[in-house]
Amino acid sequence: MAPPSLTDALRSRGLRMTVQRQLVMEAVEKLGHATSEQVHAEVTKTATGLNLTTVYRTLELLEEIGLVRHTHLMDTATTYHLAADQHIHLVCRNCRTVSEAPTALLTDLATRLTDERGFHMDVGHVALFGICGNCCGVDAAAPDGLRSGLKTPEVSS
Amino acid sequence: MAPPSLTDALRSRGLRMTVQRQLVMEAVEKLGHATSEQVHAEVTKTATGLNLTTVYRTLELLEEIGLVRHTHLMDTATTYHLAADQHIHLVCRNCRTVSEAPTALLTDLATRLTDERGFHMDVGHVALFGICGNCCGVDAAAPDGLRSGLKTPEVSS
DNA sequence: CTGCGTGCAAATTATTTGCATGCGC
DNA sequence: GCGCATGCAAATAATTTGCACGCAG
Repeated sequence: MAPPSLTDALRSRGLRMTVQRQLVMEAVEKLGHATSEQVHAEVTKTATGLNLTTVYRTLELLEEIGLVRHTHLMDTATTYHLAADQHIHLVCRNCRTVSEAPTALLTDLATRLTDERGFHMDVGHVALFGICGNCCGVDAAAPDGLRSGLKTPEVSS
Repeated sequence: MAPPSLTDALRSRGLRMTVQRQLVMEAVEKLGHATSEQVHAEVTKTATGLNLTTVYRTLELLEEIGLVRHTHLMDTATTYHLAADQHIHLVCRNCRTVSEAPTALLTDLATRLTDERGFHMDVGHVALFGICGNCCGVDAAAPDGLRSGLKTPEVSS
């Protein structure tokens, strides 16, 4: 383990390589996308004593040096994932499942936004909410806390 | 003032029409998009004594009955806007400005997600992050707290 | 009159910060 | 050895909850 890339990225910025940073990085790689607490829990499974504060600080640092990115998937909690693993997040409001889709889907949209509005969207930081295939047909009624839900805008055209 | 729609929506659900609910609704209409605290501040300008807790509860309720919606525009704060006023939010990471774009831009994307993945995206709940036209050419260097953000691979110094 | 809605304060959750110690380089 | 990184606890920020009273219906 300990891919040189991490040590490298740290060293090139005058930062130190530590066990904690490696563990956090590995947890993010393993989990795909996770909150600070989930990363902490994952690391704590094997190693003891890693402080939650350190996880917060490390994730922030890893984001600064461009190794991870974050989005707001759940209403309450910042979720981190590998920057190298770019994808759109599709969050189901019903079952809370997070699936991924290629950023290629956003190419047209990104182009139009740039052309029409001068806005350069960050395709690596996108979370789309909705209802996944599983929940859509199967069960329209929310099983739990879900109340409002969709408007289902008339797809007339 | 006091559009019957609000009273209506409340009454039809056995809920009561109150001054506070009207004030919160008006603030959301006026502000376009705002956090609970901003709504509270806005209302407090003219009326005194509206409790922040009530704002939270009212916004939640207004969302339940489908009059407002929320997105996570800033990293720390839920932002509410009129459900009737559907639009995409374009959030500039540099100047923090939030601009709006028609949801029509998402039509193709929504269709593809439905066709290819069975995911029914909620076009009324989209926030895209990036750099706005103003900041893009004008000023690449973040003025304040902004650190990582975009690619900007170089920065050798 | 009846109980929903509100205000207030305290509780939770998510995250940040200050300070002293320890470990990477 | 020097100073960044960590751990710990306390501080903030954002939001929620319990309870008693007042006002809408």
